Amino acid sequence: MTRGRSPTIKDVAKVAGVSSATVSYVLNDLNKVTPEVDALVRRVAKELGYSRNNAARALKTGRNNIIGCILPTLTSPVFPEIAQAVQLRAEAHGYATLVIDSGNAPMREEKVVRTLAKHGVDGAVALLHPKFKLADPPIFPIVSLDAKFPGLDSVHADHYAGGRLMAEHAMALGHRRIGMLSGFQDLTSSYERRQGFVDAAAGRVELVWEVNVHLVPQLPPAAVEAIRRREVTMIACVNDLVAIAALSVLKDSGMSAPGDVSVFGFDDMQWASWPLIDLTTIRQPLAELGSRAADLLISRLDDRQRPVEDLVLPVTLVERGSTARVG
Amino acid sequence: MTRGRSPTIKDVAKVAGVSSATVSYVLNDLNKVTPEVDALVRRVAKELGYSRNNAARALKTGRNNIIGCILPTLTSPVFPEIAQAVQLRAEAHGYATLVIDSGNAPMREEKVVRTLAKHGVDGAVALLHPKFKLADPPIFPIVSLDAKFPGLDSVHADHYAGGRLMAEHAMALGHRRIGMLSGFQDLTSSYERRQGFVDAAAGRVELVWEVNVHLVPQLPPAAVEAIRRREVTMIACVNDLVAIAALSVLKDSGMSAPGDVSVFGFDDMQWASWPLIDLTTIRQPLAELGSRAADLLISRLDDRQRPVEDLVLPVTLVERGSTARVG
DNA sequence: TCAGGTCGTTTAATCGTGTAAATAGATAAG
DNA sequence: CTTATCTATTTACACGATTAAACGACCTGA
Repeated sequence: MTRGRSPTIKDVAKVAGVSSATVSYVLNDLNKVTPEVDALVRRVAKELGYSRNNAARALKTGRNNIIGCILPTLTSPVFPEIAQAVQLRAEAHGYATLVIDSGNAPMREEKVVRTLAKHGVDGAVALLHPKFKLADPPIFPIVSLDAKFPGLDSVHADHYAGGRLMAEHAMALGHRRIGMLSGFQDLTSSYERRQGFVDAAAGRVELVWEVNVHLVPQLPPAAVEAIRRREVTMIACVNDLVAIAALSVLKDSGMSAPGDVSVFGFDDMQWASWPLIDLTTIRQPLAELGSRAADLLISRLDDRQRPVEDLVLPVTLVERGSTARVG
Repeated sequence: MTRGRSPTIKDVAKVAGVSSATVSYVLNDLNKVTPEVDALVRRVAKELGYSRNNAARALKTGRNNIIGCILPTLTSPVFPEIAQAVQLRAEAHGYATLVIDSGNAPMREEKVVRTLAKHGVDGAVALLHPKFKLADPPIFPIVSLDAKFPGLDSVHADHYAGGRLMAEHAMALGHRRIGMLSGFQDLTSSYERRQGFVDAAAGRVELVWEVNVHLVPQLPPAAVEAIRRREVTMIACVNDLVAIAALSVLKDSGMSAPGDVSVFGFDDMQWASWPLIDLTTIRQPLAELGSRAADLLISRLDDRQRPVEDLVLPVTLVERGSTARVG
């Protein structure tokens, strides 16, 4: 057992009786060496338990084989699902993933990017606020999650189509009077979801009330009051978290879904399927979102000149117990 | 604007008219230089937008300023809360955090450790299965989360006391016939929770039935049947996720909590407080768990000889709507 | 005045890889 | 047999930082 530090490329070279360059060539799969030498070097490397020093490699090549994954928060059910997928795919490509939350603040996003840069990530997958100003020149390539972003590769669900799906399903169930808990419209995905809904519903359903809410499971007083007025047969929510908040308010007010009012979510996060919640929703393929973003980022790292790509993934309706045919 | 690569320590040195060593001394806060030179160097560094190349530093010093955070999964409400705290604290110490999930399998845990080693983490915070075999000699320092682990620093809640609290509260509410959804006993925390409960309840409540379950929100048939037999006034669960599964079964079976039976969780994960769930539970300080673990790890990185430390954090009872005085 | 001590700064070696360029050895061509 | 052409391998330097050791300037006390 080699006491002290772990073996270096030179140790391997010495034991194998070749030069360190040869070892490097072998271990990087540039096939520049005889099969015998190749086999020998690999055997010795394995025997010594050699493992490449990433810092040295990074120093020499300028690539760290680490990517970042910037999300607004981890304490929400949707984002970890994405993070997990990013990580898994990155690992398959030999990259580690630095998951980091931006705390939802656009100012912090810029700080987070700098932090990641300091730690030498090669690029990042990020869910960015549209107001985010990307540095010029960009510090590292970024793939935008959840929304298009000018100048960046992006991967996102078809929010607009999702909004339409919602409206169509609502109408199919006979709902004509609908209340809406929409997200603040500066967030692209919130905007598109609403727009899809409104376009599809135009002239055929009445939007009785609408309240903009933050994407957290607590509702502002205005929303609570609106729900309690009992003027609508369905509440369409910008996402599942908000839908759950709506369900909570219903329960507190002695009402229930879908008996008194139907509730419609968006995302299909894991918990939406729990019997206690049992939420009808629009499913976006969270895991695929993450893995495709990772793919896109890595392909970008390999070719900086490739034209910007925008990947739109389809959404589907998931019908559960929180919605019902009207009256 | 310096076209091309980003400025190095030498660029700063040249512009400031000093040697690169001086710049290094300044930027590392070893106070070896005159105040004037110090100020000058800092100014120049800022002007050039200099940022230290972490790879080079890591190569020279053998420290990467990255720690790992190994958790069974991110798609569970408890773990991201811990991860977030670890990350925050690590960042305060100048470390980045590589969050990585081990997928709950002890075999994968060892692979994950190797992966982290490859990416050069200096140490890790990890929630390990007791069967995990740590390499000898250890590749890097690890702080064990959630349970003591022989030879490692550890931080965990006082599961045993939590179990006792549960039992005492149950008895205070008059419950005498209790069913238990306990975790598999090879997991230390599951074992201790159960043991605390059993010890405190000994002779005073009847454990009518008990089923070992995995820590996920789906129950095995045996558990479902047990619940449906309606033989108990309270179901004590190994954690909140399982408690929610129990609530689901109740709902599916036309029963409800606390009307037909009280349900008791453990963890106080974020969602336990949602009105829809409203779970009485034992709270473990998740965020503190994470930040203390990060502290412990970093102190270990600074002093490898320090004796192993075992930090036990107190738990508290959180009474909500899923439990009631027995009819 | 000079030996010795302090202090601030520089010189130079080093960390472990990657890789362009040099080299040696073998083969082929003329 | 000489020369050119490959090919497998090695030599040697660079990447950007840290840091021990060398250095020079200044001060101090005898």
